[in-house]
Amino acid sequence: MSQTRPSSIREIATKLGVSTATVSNALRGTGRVSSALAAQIRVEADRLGYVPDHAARALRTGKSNTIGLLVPNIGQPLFPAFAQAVERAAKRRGLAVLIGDSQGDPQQQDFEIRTMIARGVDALIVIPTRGTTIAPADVPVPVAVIDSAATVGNIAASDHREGGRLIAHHLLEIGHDRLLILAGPENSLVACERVEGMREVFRHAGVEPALRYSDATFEAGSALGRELDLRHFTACAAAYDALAIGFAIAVKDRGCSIPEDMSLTGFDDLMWAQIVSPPLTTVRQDLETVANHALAFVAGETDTSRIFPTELVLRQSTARPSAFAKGGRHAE
Amino acid sequence: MSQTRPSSIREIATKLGVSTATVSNALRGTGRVSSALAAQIRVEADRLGYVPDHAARALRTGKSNTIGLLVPNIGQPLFPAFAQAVERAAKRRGLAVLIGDSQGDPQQQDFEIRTMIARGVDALIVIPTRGTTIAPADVPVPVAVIDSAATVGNIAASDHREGGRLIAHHLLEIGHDRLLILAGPENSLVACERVEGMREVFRHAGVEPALRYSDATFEAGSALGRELDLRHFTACAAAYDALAIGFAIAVKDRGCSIPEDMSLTGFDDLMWAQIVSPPLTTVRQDLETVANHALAFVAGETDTSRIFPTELVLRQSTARPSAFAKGGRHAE
DNA sequence: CTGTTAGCGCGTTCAG
DNA sequence: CTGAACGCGCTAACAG
Repeated sequence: MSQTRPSSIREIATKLGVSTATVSNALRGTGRVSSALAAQIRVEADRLGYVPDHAARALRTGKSNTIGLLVPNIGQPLFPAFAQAVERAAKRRGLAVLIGDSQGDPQQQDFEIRTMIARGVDALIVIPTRGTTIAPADVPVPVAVIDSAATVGNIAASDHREGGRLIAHHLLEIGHDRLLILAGPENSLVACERVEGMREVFRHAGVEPALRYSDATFEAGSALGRELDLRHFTACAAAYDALAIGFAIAVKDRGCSIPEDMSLTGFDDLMWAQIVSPPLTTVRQDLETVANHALAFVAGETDTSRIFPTELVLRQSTARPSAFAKGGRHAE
Repeated sequence: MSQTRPSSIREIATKLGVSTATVSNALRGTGRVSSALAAQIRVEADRLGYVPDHAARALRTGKSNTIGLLVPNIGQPLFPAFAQAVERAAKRRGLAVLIGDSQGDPQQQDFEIRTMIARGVDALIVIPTRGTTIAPADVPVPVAVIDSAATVGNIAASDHREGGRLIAHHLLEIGHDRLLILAGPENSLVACERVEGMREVFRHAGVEPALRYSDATFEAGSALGRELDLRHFTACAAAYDALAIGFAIAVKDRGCSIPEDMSLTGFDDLMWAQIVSPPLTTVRQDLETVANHALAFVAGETDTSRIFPTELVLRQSTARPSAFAKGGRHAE
């Protein structure tokens, strides 16, 4: 389909009657090459459309300028956003990103890690799946784990616990005291942090919320919204937007309207959160900053683990409990 | 961070007192190696945790077993789904996927293509951005363009036009005759195909729908939903789910309820389509099949361009027009 | 200072 | 089954 095959450093060298070493040095600004000659070389390289062979360079230097990013499930809307943030941060450093999807399966995760290592990635950024732990010692390249402050080996994460506190404070502040927490998967440290943050604050206020565990999916939220007895609660705090959104749709079908009959909060500020009706009060992570720190770590620019602040996003899914709702007799 | 550095083919060779060529042959099943020796070699390789150096292999063979996937904007929910489909298809063939995001910018797209070539991808799959054209001749590797039947050089695509027809037939069938089409970007061939499919059918039925162009975003749909005079229409067909969803939220705020006052359709069957209220009647693409054909093409398994069928997904956003709505006097 | 020589890295491949 | 060249860019050691 094309003619543009070769064009190597040797071609430039012979064409200009110099050595390949000089060409290599000129093109990369290393060693000593007179600027006049260097300029000539660059011009010739351009003219020939020379592009260094990546494999050859990688072979010699042992660096592929590629990092692997492992996400638990690219189908869940938070992770494409993460991937984008990582790609932007990587591009700034001249790195390419190989994306792998563990599809929620720890074995698949191991497989992906091995594959990526075999492909010569210089570093890995891993968002672990289902509470697994990656021992960076098992892996011959730097690994940045992005999960939660509670995750062993975590390098960068949002402050999920603080996010939970923000939600809880907000709900208390507007007068809620009978609470349901959709806690997400029991084995997820991220979910656990979020929930613990909420509970801390509630407990401190003498409120003991009810807890329900489930998957972090829309469907699980929807199922809970259909099954639970809503009369006991004035507000529901979900550990994930998807959960909250599924819940919202389901309870709406039962005649429970948000926020009049019940306030509802999510977590993550997915694009959906502003789209659903009513728009969801939630917590936003600063993915860009988290991604950037993870990259700085694997690039060796820092060796500290960092937790980044989150932000409460107030929308229309939360309101003061109505006297009616407080009476515990809303539509059922 | 680790000890597991080397372990090369040579190490195995000396350890077993054979040549590297033999090891290479044994490990890949090529050439003639006695099966006894081959077994021994495999055992030793295992024991040493040998993994072939990807760069060295790529250098020698000229194949990196990596393909590049270029999407217009990974932030738009259809493209992660696409990326997933491509990754699955690639994995079946033992290929890794390098993802690039042109961010809606043709220049960025060119840059990404060059970068990927320089990285030695064996092939490219490109979903073009904003009506651009990629001349495969410019690129020294096979390129599969995924866009629409109307795109020059298109290799795999859904039958967007037929999808448009399905929508239009459905709307006619349930009795709509005053139609608004949210046509998406004027320069998108995909959008154009979808809209033309609809218009064909409407025209044939003597119906001339109104057309509005805009971005393919939620926000654009929302803006249109706020501005347009709804009284003229009994149904609205959007060329993208995002557009439809934005529109739905906006018109709901104006007291227009779907589908009672106005039917609404989308296109793509994003995950959102079933989440919004009411769930959206839309058209589903078979991404898996499209991705698979694109991979088969770049793998040289086929040299034909193919267009794949789409499927109408009926949900609750469409209904027969009410007499009231037909009278053109619904809430405004 | 400027430039060259030569060998390396590692799996593959082909004539022996 | 072996020996040795090969692909291509990098980089010490060396020479002008």
